[in-house]
Amino acid sequence: MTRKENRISEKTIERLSVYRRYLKDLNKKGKDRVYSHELSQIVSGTAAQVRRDLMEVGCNGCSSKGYEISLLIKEISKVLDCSKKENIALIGVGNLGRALLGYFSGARDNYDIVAAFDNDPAKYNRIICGRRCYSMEQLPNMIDELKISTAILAVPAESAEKEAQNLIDKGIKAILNFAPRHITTGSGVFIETLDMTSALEKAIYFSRKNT
Amino acid sequence: MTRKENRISEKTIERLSVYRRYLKDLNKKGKDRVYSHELSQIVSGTAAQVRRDLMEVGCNGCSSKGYEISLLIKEISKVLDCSKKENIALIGVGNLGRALLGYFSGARDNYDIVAAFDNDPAKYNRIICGRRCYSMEQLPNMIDELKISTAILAVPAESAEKEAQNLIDKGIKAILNFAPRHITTGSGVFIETLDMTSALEKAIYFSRKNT
DNA sequence: ATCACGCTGTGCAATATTTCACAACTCAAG
DNA sequence: CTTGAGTTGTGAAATATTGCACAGCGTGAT
Repeated sequence: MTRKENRISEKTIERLSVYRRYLKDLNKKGKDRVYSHELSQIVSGTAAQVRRDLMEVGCNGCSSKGYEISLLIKEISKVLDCSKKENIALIGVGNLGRALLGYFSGARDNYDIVAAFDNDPAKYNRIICGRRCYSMEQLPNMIDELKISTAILAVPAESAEKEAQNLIDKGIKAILNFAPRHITTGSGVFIETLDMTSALEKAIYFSRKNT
Repeated sequence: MTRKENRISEKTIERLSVYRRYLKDLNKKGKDRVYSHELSQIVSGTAAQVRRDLMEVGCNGCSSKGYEISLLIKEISKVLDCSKKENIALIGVGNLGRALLGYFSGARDNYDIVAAFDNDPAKYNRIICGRRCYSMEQLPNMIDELKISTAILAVPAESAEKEAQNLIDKGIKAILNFAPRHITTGSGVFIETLDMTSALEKAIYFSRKNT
């Protein structure tokens, strides 16, 4: 009964994603092994922290030779990725939404924004960065059809809560929210808010405080 | 000697920014007092945490009537804002850079993106969302002239480190980095990376794990 | 005036996260 | 084979962050 009640922390998940991206780079450059202290630099952490993170995915380092990169990528992916490619929906095709379509256009192995949605009829059926824009009414159908469980929310602050609630009602399980409004939900839906405004204000604050 | 060695934590600073934005909204709606438990909802925290945060800015609540909104805004601003308007530089005028110019275009009281920079000569002197785009060579001059100490970095991953180092060399004190690469620096420069890729991968992960 | 209610301020406990530090291991060289 | 340098895995300490719980206070009702 080795029930893995190994709830990996949010911070660790974030770092795993960062490690993997870096490991893929290293792989391309022909490197095949890596030490924990090398990885620690790219997340501004300690080597011990990296080793701890990597233990969560199955602890496959080797003393004195470090970690095998391709194996690490495989193990991290086993944790982060679904077995099949994940379909993502983008809600809100304004400036930011379009930029996000471009940003996430690269060759992603295990997820892809497959459809965009907006309230503006002028945008319906337009194709932006290779993805078609649909009306919000079509959202439920598309969710079912494409088995979408994750959405990116890039709508104005005023409509963020409403749209988020709509997504939740339609069965979305996680939301990456770019609207400057923190979404509250009672349900078990995971909501990550990337608050660019507070991030910038924080940077401004520390630009004065640091040294 | 009441030296305020009161280093406010990063998390608290972020929340203060969120509180303030919400308080300004409330103010516009004509509300003039607020309770800690109301504020706690917008950051998914507890009322106690809010009160603690507010204590950091000068503890001006009042039993049973809550906090006076306009006073709170003033006190939070005293902490977050510089005395004069902060000038921000945007580095990288691609899709994302342009979207950010739009995003930060609203009426911001205490900071503003005043100039954009790019390596692409086709963009020089073009005006985007009201800001002129300059060549990277002009960066040092503009930093001096406009007293810029904070920059937003929206360049491709490949050039992120190089440009970041350039910014640091030129005297920038804080960087809000959107490139999917964690910037390491020995200096006291504050770097906040908004890693949209790892945020999305985290969301995808928890879309499967939650409930 | 008195009382009950609801909120703030905060010591303290609980939790989460990071770092330290060291035994165990691998490899290469002598 | 033995030694030494360098790395991993991890218990335990250290630190950071959050939540609990309650004393104290202002307010409005009686």
